[in-house]
Amino acid sequence: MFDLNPPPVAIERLTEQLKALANPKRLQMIHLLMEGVHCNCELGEALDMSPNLISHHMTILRELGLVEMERDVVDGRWIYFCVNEAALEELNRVFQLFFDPQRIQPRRPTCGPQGSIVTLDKVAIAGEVAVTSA
Amino acid sequence: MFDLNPPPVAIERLTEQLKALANPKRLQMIHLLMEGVHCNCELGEALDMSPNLISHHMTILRELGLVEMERDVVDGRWIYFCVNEAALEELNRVFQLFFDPQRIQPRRPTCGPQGSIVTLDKVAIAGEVAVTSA
DNA sequence: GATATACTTCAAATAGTTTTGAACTAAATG
DNA sequence: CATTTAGTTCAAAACTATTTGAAGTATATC
Repeated sequence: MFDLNPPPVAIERLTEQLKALANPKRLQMIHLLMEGVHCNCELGEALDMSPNLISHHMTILRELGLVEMERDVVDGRWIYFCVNEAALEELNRVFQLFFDPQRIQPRRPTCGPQGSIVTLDKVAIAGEVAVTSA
Repeated sequence: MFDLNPPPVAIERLTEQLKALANPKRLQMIHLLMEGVHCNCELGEALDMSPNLISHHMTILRELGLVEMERDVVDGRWIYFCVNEAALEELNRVFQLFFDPQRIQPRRPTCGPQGSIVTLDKVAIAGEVAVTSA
């Protein structure tokens, strides 16, 4: 059997997005950035992580497009991270499209007793089963 | 620095949910189940995977509460999988709570030149502290 | 221009996930 | 009751992600 209705979003892309989010440290980082701009050292202090680890996780979130970074204009050693609002909105849209509870359809399997309904004198197709054995 | 506003959802729980979803095979399975009940063998045929692998991924989704299974009443060898609509709704609610773009706040870092604003004669941005040097 | 600061990149070690193949269980059928 | 069918569980192999520690870059300060 193959799938008649294709998924409403690209599965591979959604997988990459979910993978990038599926980490407690990165979720905490996102939470902090949603409360406003943070630099590497602030994140490190808040989450008790070394600066290279912050860098690593920020790279993953930046590759996703969800986080952006910017050098300080006055002192270029400092780098500030913030969430990209448009990317966050896109993430919500894609997630809701795929996981929309309204997509749930009634269906009867095409194999097993449910699929090959024979040798039973009563059968109902619509949504539910009605079986009265001989 | 510590975090004043706690996250609107439990980070550890959300991580577990996202981890369970962050896999292309499982997303395809969820998609198929949203189109209606499937048995192990249908999923295996549709996704070109061996039955033990289907079992494994279904266990992960069932532990999440997102998928439920049920034995055939007529022939107990057959097992049907379907998505739990309430769990899907809960998932959407939690996701939207955490990733809500409206949570994004304006904020100035507490360290770096942005944090200790001195030597600049113009300051003050929406909702933030203005510090003018001596 | 040497040194310090803020952050990044790299390589290796550790930890976790996914796949594979075989053994197992539960239920039906002859 | 032996065999077949549908699916699960287990253990090891293959793969991927995370953390660690050291080295490297870019920028600023002395």
